[in-house]
Amino acid sequence: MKKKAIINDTPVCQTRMQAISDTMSILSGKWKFHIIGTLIEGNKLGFMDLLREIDGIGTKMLSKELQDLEMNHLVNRKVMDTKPITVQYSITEYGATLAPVINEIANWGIAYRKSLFGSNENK
Amino acid sequence: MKKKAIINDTPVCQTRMQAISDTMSILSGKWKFHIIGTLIEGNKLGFMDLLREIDGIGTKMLSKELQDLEMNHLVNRKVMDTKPITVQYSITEYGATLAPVINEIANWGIAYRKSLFGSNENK
DNA sequence: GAAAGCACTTTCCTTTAGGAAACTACCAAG
DNA sequence: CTTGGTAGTTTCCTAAAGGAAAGTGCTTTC
Repeated sequence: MKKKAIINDTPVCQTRMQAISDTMSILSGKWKFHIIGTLIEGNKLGFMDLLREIDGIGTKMLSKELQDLEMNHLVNRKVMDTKPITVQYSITEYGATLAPVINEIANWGIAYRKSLFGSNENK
Repeated sequence: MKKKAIINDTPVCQTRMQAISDTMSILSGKWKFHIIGTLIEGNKLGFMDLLREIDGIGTKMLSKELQDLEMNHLVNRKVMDTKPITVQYSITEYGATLAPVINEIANWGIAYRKSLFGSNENK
């Protein structure tokens, strides 16, 4: 009898797998978490503000990632009619629900780093 | 006066940003979450088991990702001296601490999908 | 002794991600 | 009328990610 059956192929697992893929495709890339995290901290930031806040990002990436996040309704973009035109980026109500996810990820990273120092693993 | 200062450049934020980068570099790629999730569910799986469990992954990727995870002490690899040689992959104690992270990500993904159906956003 | 299962590795290829630099366009201050 | 700030877009390039297929080596079953 060939092993072709799949063990953890329950509907629950399938849904979870799908959900993980969904989340990670929305938050993929080097910068999305940083952008969202920054917007959760300081609400209402301009393009150049974000460029300064997020160390290392360039204009192309910032622009592209903001568009992605806006399309997925995680970030609001509001053009202000100020003297020199400004744009206000802010997190949406829905985007703010990512806070627990980001917290878990950040906390795990902090704990992981500590665990490396705890063992003789750091090098 | 030039704007050169950075607002969210507090030590706390820097640490969090660092931690997020750490976590995401360890868990980067298309498959790591799926592998870890699968190993948390069904502990002790062989290479071919994982290949069957994780829909779409190929041998090259599975092999490479398992090596990465092993290097980071999230997964154990144990060669059994059975008749046809088998290998048992299992999650480490430390790898298991990723469960809350994965749960948050999965739950957010599920909620996100629901929110798309709730609005007139689905297309 | 051929087929098939286990556990991979290697090669070759395409796609995607991401960065640097230049450019557009508009406005204000000096 | 030049500098500097706003908010981007476009082009060009490299590096990394990832998939398909074939190959390796060993063992057991038919």
